[in-house]
Amino acid sequence: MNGEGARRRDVTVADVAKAAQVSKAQAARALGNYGAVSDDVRERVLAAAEALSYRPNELARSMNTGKSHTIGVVVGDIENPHFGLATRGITDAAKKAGYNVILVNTDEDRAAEVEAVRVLLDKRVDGLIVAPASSVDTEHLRQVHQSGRPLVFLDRSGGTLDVETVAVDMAKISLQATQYLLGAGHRRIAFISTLRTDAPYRADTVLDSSQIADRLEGMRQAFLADGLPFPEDLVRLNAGDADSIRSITREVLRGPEQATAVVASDGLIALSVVEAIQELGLSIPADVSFLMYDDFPWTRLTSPPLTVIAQPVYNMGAAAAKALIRQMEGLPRAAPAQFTATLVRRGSVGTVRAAAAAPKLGQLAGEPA
Amino acid sequence: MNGEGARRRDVTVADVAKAAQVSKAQAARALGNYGAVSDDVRERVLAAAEALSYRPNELARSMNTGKSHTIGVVVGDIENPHFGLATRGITDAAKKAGYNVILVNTDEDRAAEVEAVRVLLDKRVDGLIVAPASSVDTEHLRQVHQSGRPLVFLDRSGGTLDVETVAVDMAKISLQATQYLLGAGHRRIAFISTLRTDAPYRADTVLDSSQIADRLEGMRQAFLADGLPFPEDLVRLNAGDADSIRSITREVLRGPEQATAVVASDGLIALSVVEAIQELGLSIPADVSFLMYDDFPWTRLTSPPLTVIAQPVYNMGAAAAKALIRQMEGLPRAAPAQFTATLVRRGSVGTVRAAAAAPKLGQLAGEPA
DNA sequence: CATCGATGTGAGTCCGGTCTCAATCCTAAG
DNA sequence: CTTAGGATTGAGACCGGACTCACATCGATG
Repeated sequence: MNGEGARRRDVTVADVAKAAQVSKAQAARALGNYGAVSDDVRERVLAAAEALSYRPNELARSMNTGKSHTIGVVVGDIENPHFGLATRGITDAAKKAGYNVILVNTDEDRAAEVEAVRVLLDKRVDGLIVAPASSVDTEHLRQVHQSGRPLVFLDRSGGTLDVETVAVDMAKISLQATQYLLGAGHRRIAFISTLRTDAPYRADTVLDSSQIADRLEGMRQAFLADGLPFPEDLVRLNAGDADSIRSITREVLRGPEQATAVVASDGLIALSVVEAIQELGLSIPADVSFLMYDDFPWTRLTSPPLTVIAQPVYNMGAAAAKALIRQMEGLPRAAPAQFTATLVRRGSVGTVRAAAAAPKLGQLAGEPA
Repeated sequence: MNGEGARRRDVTVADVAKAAQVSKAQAARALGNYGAVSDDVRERVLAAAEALSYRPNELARSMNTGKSHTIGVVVGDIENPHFGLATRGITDAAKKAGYNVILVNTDEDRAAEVEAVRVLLDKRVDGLIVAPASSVDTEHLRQVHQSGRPLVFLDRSGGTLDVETVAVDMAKISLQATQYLLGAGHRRIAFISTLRTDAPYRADTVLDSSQIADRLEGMRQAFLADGLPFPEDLVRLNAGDADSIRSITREVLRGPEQATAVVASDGLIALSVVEAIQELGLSIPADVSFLMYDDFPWTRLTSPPLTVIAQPVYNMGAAAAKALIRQMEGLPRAAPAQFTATLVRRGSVGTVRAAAAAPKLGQLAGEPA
């Protein structure tokens, strides 16, 4: 066939037009499928395009349509299965509607998020889905919103911003989960999260993350409803890497006032917490009860299988994309689908009585029966 | 301040130029940081840009520079932690070099991959990283390569295509792992993969995936080296969803000729295999030995912890991105860094029960009994 | 047979930048 | 006091499509 000397620049409408012996305008119309084109011309143009293996330059097309058919997704860390699943939901819904996804990780760093948003805006994405690193410091997102670019929040709210948000009712599920633990006799319940704060947690601490704040609020309410004091000292934020998480776990499980149950804020933390518990020679749930957020397949494989709070992550990602696309197409905001998390009771939560029977670390259960 | 009537179109160089009282060309030079510009002009332009909060339109910029500073990544499924990690490596390296990533999932479907590549090319990505669904049917990738667009393969080779590939030496690690199993007395070793094939596996089957083909080749060599027959009947491909994997697992573990060890081709399969083993009431490694590809954090949490083949997935992703960027910048191909997988011996591989009586094979499995 | 609305069609502008080219300034050398 | 040569500068082309507008064409209507 032809020699494929191919290094040269791409084939353009002009080339196709010339080959089909029509004007550039007509070729563009036939190719772009708009305007009026006679069958004869359309045929010739399409044939010529085929022959030259013409491919439209989406960049050029985007330039004057103003639509890039691309949405930007800003998440904390795609390596985290939670975001992996959510992203899958997003990309699936996006693809179905003819959109592509540019993905950016922020490592939950606000500066990185600001930069990410700016770059995506410069690339003229049609809309943004953001899992905000902070629900408090959201000036950059406010600007996006005000500029009129469609924006949807995932997982966490944007504080006072009136932006469509796809997330589960964390306070509610946290309340339920805590009631479950309280019902099993637990009073000393630890909560471990990587959320960064300036100072140790206190009741009046304003948290950056609406998600964590809501969870703590749910816990607090559960204790309050039962007229019990909320063990603030067992709320441990700033858990960083695996080592840090392990040492925090050891801390809350030691001493006369130790925790009888531990709640891990996400799957990554859960891994280190469980490891630390095993290292201490404690057994779940006999010595310590364990509960974690997010239901990953592997939580069924441990012995005992872990009790978790399952969130419809994939569906939430898909919903976020759909909501965004609706906005981009100028449709009215649909009624916000409220996603609900569910408590999946497997084997990692036991009654406190069982723990009292285990004399492992001295006063393991300093609980007056 | 100013009324922010803001719905209107974006601020352009022309606007900035007017505000700074210079020509569009000069404003562009000052903003784009190229050509010669006097200090005076630069200052005024920059000030004006700041005042108008000008942001360059990357689309327009890409149009005539020909570079979009975007790379396309085509993977099977971002939901799979393997790709999640690899993608993180890619995005990190890309970001460091000033590139963004457009992500597309293919579900290992060739048609989807063809479409993905075409869309990405239309969007004028500067380069592509692809984990090819098939190592055989690669015409679409050959075209990309021939058109001169930088291309790098991840995980799997592209068959006969001379494209830079970042992957571990699967045949080698598979050989080692198999030797390890053989050393523990296993002769009936099952291999389960989701790879789709037209017919059941036979020795001369041509597999779509170089990765799986290499693993099987490694196994075969290990058996051959010991003068043992390779149990082809235990090679089970086409494992689809979780149910299918479980039933396949049951099959290979039943009957007089059942397997004494099972190798899971990836983390997703591993989950279902282990579940099936547990459901059968068999224990690992006493009744069945288990080995899986990819080392995920949770593999340490099961009882016993799982013996795995660890791959430097993150680094491979980063390396793929770096190699691609090198190509895009016209630099010569660097010496291909060969990544090596390692066998992490934890507790899921034990000696074959029948052979367990033989003292000399007693300690082969390592510390966990 | 003249008229009108519905196509078809080509020339040319525009999107928002980059980049070429010729003209203009300046400054130091001759 | 000229003048050569580098630094600045502005006009305008250009990237590759989409889209406006004026100008045919054509069958149907009256």
